Amino acid sequence: MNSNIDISNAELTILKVLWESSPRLSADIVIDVQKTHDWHEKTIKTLLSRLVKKGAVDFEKSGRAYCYSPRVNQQDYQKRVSSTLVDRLFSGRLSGLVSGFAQQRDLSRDDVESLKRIIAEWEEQQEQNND
Amino acid sequence: MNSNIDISNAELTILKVLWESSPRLSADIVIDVQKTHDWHEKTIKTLLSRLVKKGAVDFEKSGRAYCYSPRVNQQDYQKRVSSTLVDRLFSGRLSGLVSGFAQQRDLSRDDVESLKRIIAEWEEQQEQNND
DNA sequence: AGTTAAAGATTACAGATGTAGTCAAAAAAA
DNA sequence: TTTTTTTGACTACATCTGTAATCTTTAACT
Repeated sequence: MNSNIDISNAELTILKVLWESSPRLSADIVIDVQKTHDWHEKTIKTLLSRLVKKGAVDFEKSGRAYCYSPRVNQQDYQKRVSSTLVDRLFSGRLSGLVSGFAQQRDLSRDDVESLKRIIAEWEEQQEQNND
Repeated sequence: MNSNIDISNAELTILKVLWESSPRLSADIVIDVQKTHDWHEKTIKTLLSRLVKKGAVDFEKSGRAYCYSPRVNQQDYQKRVSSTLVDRLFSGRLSGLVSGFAQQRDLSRDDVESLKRIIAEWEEQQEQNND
């Protein structure tokens, strides 16, 4: 039921600005993308078109211009892509990925605090389901 | 200093069997890959050649045949790819990825136990560095 | 020694991707 | 109203990828 759309790297950049705020006119999107990427306006428009063709982005007319919105949900997309990565690179074990970070001393105290909170919440949830 | 080689999906499949055991002759690799993928022998050989050309795999002659070995380290590769993903999708916050799993109730008890152990080890390490 | 079979090298080819340029229509400006 | 600009549509093109087929060399078999 999830939308299994393949989104390329460049396309993802566009989608990300749409996730931040939408709907938006392409001119606006172009400006926003160009804050971080030195891409030609035409390039950005092409990427928008491809996203529309793939069904990842939607638009409605607003005068001569189009007003674009993401059609794929950010959380769903994140989860799908990260699950795929964990499956392919770590045989499905999330801890494999995390321990990679830990071993390279690439875990910050903030990360650890967040992880602890996530675990605590998970355990609460478990108890509730177990009553 | 890490080898920033781009490895495609199909190529990764080949690399994975080399990480399991190497060096190996291509005939052997073909058999192993075909246990999980219905790929033509020629396809697998092509992927091997591309990996060699990219510098991700190395070989030495063994009679008429070549004996292949991975040239990229598995841990390094895993870390590089997962860091890239965390950066692109979660603004660099690993906890963003993990909480995605937690929210979809996709964290197993094993995962949680592993995460706790990773955290405990990380904290021990911290103390040692802080003494 | 001649023939066959197997290995790597080279070639093929369509679809995806990065990165625009050109065209046509319509809106805005002069 | 004529001209210019802006927008989306369509076209372009090299490289990467998936997926082999063909060519060439050399080892192995007869």
